Amino acid sequence: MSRIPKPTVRRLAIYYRCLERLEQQGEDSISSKALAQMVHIKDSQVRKDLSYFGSFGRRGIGYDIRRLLGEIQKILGIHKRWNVIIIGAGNIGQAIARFKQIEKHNFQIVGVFDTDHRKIGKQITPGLVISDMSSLEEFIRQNQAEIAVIATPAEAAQSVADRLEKSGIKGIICFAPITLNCNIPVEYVDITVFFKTLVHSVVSQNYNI
Amino acid sequence: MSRIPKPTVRRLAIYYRCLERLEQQGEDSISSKALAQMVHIKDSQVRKDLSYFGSFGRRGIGYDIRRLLGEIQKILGIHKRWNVIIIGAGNIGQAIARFKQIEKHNFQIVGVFDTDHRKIGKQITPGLVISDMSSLEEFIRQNQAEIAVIATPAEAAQSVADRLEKSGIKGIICFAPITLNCNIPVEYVDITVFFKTLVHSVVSQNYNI
DNA sequence: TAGATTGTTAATCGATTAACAATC
DNA sequence: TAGATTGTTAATCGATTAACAATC
Repeated sequence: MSRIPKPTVRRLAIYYRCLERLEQQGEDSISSKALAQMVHIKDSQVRKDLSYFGSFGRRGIGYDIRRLLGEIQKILGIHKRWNVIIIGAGNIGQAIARFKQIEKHNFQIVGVFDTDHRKIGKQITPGLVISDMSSLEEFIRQNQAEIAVIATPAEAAQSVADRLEKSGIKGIICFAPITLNCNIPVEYVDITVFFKTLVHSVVSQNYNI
Repeated sequence: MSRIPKPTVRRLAIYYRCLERLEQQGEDSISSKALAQMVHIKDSQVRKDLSYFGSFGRRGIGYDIRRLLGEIQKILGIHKRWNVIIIGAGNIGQAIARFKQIEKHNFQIVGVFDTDHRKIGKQITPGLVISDMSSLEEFIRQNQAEIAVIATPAEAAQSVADRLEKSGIKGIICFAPITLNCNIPVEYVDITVFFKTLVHSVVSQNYNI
């Protein structure tokens, strides 16, 4: 449908982060040039990114921070609350469940699931207890969960994804090291890939050129 | 120096992941077409990516999995052990410290640091105890740490990065939501950004088109 | 008015893909 | 030999950047 470059969407989330900080610091407007400097890109990139969605600035003046925060919220779809479930209560699943920043950004963790009976029933945070995977489908419907985090081992990930998709989950964040076959949007986060690409930059010293 | 597209490096790490699984399954060769299908890209992309570094396949046959694993190891720089320290023993810092996959991939967590005196001295895993930030520089030298993970709040991240760079750290994985000013390679991992780009795909349904 | 900064177009740059000769 | 598959070139596609008229 809309032809928005993926890098543009990612940068929008990063502008949002900067604008939040600026607002907190009491600023009320900023130029594309200043914003660009904060994230080490060109000012024309900032303006181009925003121009896909409208004209939010004032020539000669810059952008109103409050206004721009609101616009980016609407563009990204983070003006509303999203209910999130986590599949896999291992190391990563539990860390995400406890991660305060996520809730601060309008993503509410409503459930955590695992197959390990020693984990089921354990409280992760006040009001958040690990549930049995067998109750997954029912839980999704009853709690209107829309986003799921897959934090299972790779072997389990595809069958979990199938169940999620079938139950009406609309998007997946996948921490498992595998490419999923499914028809809803997926964001992949393989922590080990970041380590590997980092050391490639280190050994080839090409990060700056 | 070398002109390797960043996406190529990232994909190399992903091919590596597939090849590991295939090797484990007892396979010993694979074509670019089959590998491409596993990660939902074009086969010419796989061949192009590899061709930046050499000719590792056999026409008519495909790629030897063992051989290709070894070549990618050398390209990425993961054939050697890397010593890693973690700054910030909060939620994310501790999860990374406990994350087995990282050690499996030749990254050894040798130290974890925090400024909170209630945390210092606490054992995270057998042999890994939270240290005081004041011992950072000495520790880096004595343990030949080369890679650092910044898992502090955003406000602390820049000054931590400055100290790391000055102490000879060669690359940084930054979980703090901020763009750092520094002269060594940095990989940014902002978990909330993945959630935000995901919901943009969900609301705009443009993920597939 | 002069200076600053946007929004947008056109030019440039870089990455992906198709195509095919080489070769197993 | 026929079929499969690589390595590489050229064509295409998409994203970034420069430039500048519009306008605050």
